[in-house]
Amino acid sequence: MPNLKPVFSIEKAHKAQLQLSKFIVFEDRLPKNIHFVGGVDTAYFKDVAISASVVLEFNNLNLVEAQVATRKVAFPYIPTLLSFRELPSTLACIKKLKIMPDIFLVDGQGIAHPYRCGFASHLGVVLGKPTIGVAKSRLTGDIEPFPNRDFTYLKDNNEVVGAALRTPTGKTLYVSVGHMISLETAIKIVRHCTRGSIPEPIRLAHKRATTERRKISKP
DNA sequence: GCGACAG
DNA sequence: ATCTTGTCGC
Repeated sequence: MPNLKPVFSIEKAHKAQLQLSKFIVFEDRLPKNIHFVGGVDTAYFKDVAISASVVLEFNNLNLVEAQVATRKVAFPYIPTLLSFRELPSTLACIKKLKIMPDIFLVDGQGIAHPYRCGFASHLGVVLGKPTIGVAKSRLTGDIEPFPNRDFTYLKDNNEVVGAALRTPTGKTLYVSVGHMISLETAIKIVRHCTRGSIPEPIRLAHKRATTERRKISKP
């Protein structure tokens, strides 16, 4: 058998992200009244990615549906290339949903990425659905001390790429545009969905993925 | 070359 | 992300 050359290089992947970033919509393209909010998260067991997608009613944040999907990971974790690792299993569990939410909250960056195409944006463009990036730590950009608000802009070389939002608990969340939404609306939605240290959609997706993980690890 | 670096 | 028990705090 001839040697199969790697189907990618970090450089090519970055160029692909640069191309993908051109399709990102920074304006609100979601229903005036949001009915359902979605959340996705991924857990791991060895070389298997276990993703979970959940749907909550926007008004009361009650869980109405949850799905899971697993895939062998074909990509290592490389900062800036997270989407290539989590996209397969994430897309799979989203396709199982009977109720398609109006928007998805994704754990990871949106455009707050070196090539303006983090996991949340990549997922949004592929789905053609609104997404918001909600990360627990920063990838790129800097913030200045919090002013008299609960958030401060995240800037990458003077360009606003997102915001650092302080939750009621005191935790800092990095919010950025994923796709089909404005930063202003994204901040409002994340605020609305956050009761503890993390938005409910992501917290529940994380919980569901973790539950599924132990089923696989401890039969 | 050095440091930073989502999950 | 994951490896891990009890423990300090709101």
